[in-house]
Amino acid sequence: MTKRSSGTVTLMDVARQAGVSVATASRVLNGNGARQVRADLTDRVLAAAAALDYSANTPAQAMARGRTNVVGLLVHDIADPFFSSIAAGVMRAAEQHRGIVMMYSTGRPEREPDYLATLCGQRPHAVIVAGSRTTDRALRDRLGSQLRVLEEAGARVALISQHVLPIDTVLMENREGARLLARRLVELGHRRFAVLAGPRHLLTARDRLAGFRAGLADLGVGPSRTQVAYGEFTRDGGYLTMRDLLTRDLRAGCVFAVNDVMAVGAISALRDHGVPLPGGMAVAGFDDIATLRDVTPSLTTVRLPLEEVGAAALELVMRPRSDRPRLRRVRAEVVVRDSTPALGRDQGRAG
Amino acid sequence: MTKRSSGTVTLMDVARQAGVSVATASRVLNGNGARQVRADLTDRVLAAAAALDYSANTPAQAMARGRTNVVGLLVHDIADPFFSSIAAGVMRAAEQHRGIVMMYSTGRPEREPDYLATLCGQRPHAVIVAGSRTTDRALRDRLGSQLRVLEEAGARVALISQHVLPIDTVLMENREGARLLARRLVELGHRRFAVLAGPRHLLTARDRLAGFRAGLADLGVGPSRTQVAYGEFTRDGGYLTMRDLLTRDLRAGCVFAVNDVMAVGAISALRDHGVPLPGGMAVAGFDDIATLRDVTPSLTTVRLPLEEVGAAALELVMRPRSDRPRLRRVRAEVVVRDSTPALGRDQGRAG
DNA sequence: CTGTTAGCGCCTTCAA
DNA sequence: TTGAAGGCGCTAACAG
Repeated sequence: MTKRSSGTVTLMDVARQAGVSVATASRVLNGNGARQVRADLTDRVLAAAAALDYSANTPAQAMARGRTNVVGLLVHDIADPFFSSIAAGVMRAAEQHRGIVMMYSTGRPEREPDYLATLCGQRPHAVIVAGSRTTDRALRDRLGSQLRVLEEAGARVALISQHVLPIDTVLMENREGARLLARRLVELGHRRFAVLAGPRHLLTARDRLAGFRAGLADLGVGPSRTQVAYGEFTRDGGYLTMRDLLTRDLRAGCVFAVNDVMAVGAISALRDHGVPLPGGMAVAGFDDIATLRDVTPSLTTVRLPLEEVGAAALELVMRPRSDRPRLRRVRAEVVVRDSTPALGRDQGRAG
Repeated sequence: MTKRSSGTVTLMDVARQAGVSVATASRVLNGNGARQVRADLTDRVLAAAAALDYSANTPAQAMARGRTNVVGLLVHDIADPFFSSIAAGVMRAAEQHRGIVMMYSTGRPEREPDYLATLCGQRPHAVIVAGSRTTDRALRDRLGSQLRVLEEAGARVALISQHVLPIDTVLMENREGARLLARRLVELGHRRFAVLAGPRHLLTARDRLAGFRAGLADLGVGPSRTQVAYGEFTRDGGYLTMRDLLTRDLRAGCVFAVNDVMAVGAISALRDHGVPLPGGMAVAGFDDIATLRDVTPSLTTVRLPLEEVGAAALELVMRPRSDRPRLRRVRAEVVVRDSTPALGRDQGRAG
């Protein structure tokens, strides 16, 4: 146990202590399966490495090999359970591929290209962008060109959510899920709806709104009976939008919030306004956030398998690149719970 | 704009295009403020770098400098809002220091040393461990020695939660917070308690239990009147433990779950068992998870400023190392809400 | 099967 | 102020 008293243990130290060359030590410790090393030398190297607490310098490996095993992950906000679930999925899958995840919580979409530039310097094996897509074309173009730079530098790239760029994408069925939800709600007897639609520019929110409208139209519920109110994509956004609606001209018997946290905010607003739940107003959300499965009344929503989404994105970037963008759809599934009770015929409230 | 058609742009490419040496280019792009470069050369280098989409190869920089600006972060489970909030705080603070966060979601505490070994290879600037500490001494020792290896390799190290190793630590006031909570509950008129105590081996859970007992003792509520039931530290753990208690011999009028997600599970179990809330049973939690602020009845709990905790840990590792371990306490604050109504004198239920 | 050696891209003395 | 050159730790030819 001839530990160097300080500083870093290098491969050369291990080789010396084992009485072999650095090449042999390298082959034993980090070699690709192809090269064989005699058993006794292998043992000596392993023993030396253990005794010295050797750990390979990954920056050096990265330089020699030209690439790291880092997977960069951009999320909009890691404190948001939607994104932390996706991140968990990415990490779980990355582990099986011996990849490590470097995560950035970007906060604002307009900062994403900057983070990508930083990430580019890491020479990552791959990059996954799970931020929010918006209608801002200029921003989308900047994002696209930054992603192209990354691809040219040899990184694999994947997007999560909308397929708005010619890049591998994990597509969430926002539209289809909302459509199915709308139909279920109509089947339950609801006729007059209010949609807490989130921000106008957010594609995810828009898709869910559009899908919901389509579902209503499917069953002949005209758009004139549906109110739409925009607001933040957050709990407080749901609360405030709902409150505004309540103090103005709410004519609905069923509220669809385009995500669960907004729905929870809306429920609080309804309660604060004295509306009994679930009887006084039906409420539905989207995402099926695990942490929110115990709210009362239990929330009707559209389940998105978020961990699977993250894992799917990682599998995408681990597969060899293909000539044209691949799409991986993940199914959305309606989950009816207590917050949207069935109505007898023609009980649709008129507010 | 003489872009190379493929491969990676290096500093040499930039230097050539700008008509300067690599040294000059380096000084312009990544130089330490000391070195001055003539204005016109500076401009040419900058222009070339922009034209070529140059981004410094950080592994190479790391090798030349001997260290990266990576901050490694170990959390127990990133999908858990407790840890994702901490992670958000770390990242927010890291950004201000131009550090980047490499995160690992470890799952099981016994895997933490392995992750640390991997991290060690990254030659990180610092490492923050926010996993769960347990009573397992062997494991703690392994963790400690792995952290020492990291320190010897030049990394700064900090722990979040208990101060069980001679290392910089952000200390959460688990014990004190639970103690204050117990006193408040007694002041509200509660006398008979059940504690959903989480796993026996988890220090955080133990501290909260111990603090709670101490608080009761402070006000003369003897331990004989307090039931303790152990279980998982999760929502389902709370549900199952509560259910067991209900079907066996619950003698309490107030349940303290040692974290919020368990409390939410307990609330569901109570509801499923037909206990009216908040009247039929008081429930309190710990953490004040933001996502759970809208459960009904709104949950009495102990607020821990989790993002601040993360940020504090990062500040700790960014400060120059000191000769002896530093402690940074974060305050816990009791938040009384609807789930623990005040009782008139002697209304304590006997179950 | 093992050892020798030339880079990987960058930073940083050291000279000029 | 600028340029030339060594070296960071490792991998991957290439010899032996």
